[in-house]
Amino acid sequence: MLSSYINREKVYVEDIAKYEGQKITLYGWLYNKRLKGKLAFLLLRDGTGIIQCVMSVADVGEAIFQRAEEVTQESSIVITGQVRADQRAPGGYEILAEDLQIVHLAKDYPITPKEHGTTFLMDHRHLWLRSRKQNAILRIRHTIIQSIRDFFDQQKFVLIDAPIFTPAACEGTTTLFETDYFDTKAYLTQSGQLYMEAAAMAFGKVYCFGPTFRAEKSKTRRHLTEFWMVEPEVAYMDLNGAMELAENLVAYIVERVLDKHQEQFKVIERDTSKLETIKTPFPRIHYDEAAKILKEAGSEFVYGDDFGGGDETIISNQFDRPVMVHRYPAEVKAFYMKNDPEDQSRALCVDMLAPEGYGEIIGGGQREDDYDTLIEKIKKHNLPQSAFEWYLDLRRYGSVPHAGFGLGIERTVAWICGLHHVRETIPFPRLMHRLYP
RNA sequence: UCCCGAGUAGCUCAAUCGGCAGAGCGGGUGGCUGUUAACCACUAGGUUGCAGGUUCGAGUCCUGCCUCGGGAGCCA
Repeated sequence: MLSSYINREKVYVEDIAKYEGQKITLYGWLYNKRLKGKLAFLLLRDGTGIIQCVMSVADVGEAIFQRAEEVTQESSIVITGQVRADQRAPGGYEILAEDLQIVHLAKDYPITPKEHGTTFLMDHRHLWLRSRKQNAILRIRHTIIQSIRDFFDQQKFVLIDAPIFTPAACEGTTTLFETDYFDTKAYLTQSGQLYMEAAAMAFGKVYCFGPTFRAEKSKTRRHLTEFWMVEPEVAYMDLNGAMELAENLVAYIVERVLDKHQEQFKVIERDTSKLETIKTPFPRIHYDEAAKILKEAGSEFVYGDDFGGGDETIISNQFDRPVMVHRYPAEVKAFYMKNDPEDQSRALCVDMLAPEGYGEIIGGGQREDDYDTLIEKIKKHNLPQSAFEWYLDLRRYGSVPHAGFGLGIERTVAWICGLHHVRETIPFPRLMHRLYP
């Protein structure tokens, strides 16, 4: 019975307005139902939307109506009927049902239309994905990823995939996941950056897009142990170029999402007026200016340190769009950052802080391109030079000024969707205390 | 790793001073032709996270452990 329709072109709920007055068949699941004697209201969900199907016993007869009485939440169903506009229907359209097929009867679906706690929902993440709100968030995530790819592709960047297994750390080793790689140790990547530098020397403008892993024992709303990052890297580009690229990227993402997802923003109750202001240019402030803002706000921030989560919120609250803080003290930044020739104590780096307290969404800067200086920095950071010989080759053979950055997808989604926690921005989050489902 | 907080029905939560373990949702049965997380009536459903201790009596107090949540540091 199923094989007769399983591969056929289907009508989806998101396109329902096009079929007004026509008889159609919808394939999906029962989201919820309300029975009222000889009248049944069935909410059918098909992944693209939810639509109310009205069934009257007088129209379909006792046998079919009995299926409506029996069908349970999240049972898979096929409904045939006429599309009509009706003010009383949520969404403005409904189906006047003529037939209902139950493909599979679900028994005791655990997630009810009432409220649930975080732990319970996270344990049922594989089912929670079916909910209206999670559907909206992950559709917005999809568009964010799509617009990132479009942004770079349109500017003729080449997508170069970075490896997941890496031989050594590019920053601290305490945050690496160690794996057994035959008779040696390998680590899950925490950044594709060093490989992108190699690729930039080969292709000019490149980016990678993939998962990264950090074994930080962090339990905050901004941390995942597995998260996705896009990392562009450009040869013959300096810090200013990186900042321009970063602000153009973020403004483009916001524009695309606002254009496409008004309906999803309504579902997740996101006030989009705070996104309408996100236009270039973004403010650029020196680390010293940021420090001054914190001092005036009475923060316990110590000059010379990196900013804490609360400090980032204080700084970002001064602006109605993301703010870029540049030239941090070189000491708090990674070995590959180039020092500012005008002030050797500063790194040519930039962090972009999202508005509304969402914190750092971008970190990047200009890379050290001088061979001798880089060697010194590797020594100063107590890193094994042997592991970086291939990286040093990039400074031996045609070194040029180059820059790039990394944008964290989940934090960007959390900010754009106005979510409290990054765990809802990825289909199956990996957290310090969660590896299931 | 450190600092807080919470574990009671399938789920969300109550239970006053230490004194009969309860409600809503979900499940079951019946009713209802315009419901909007439908509603109404009835009904089943419990090793109060685990192990000890105090007490006439512990969901409640004490000790240890486990799990989860919030935050810090670190980061995207």
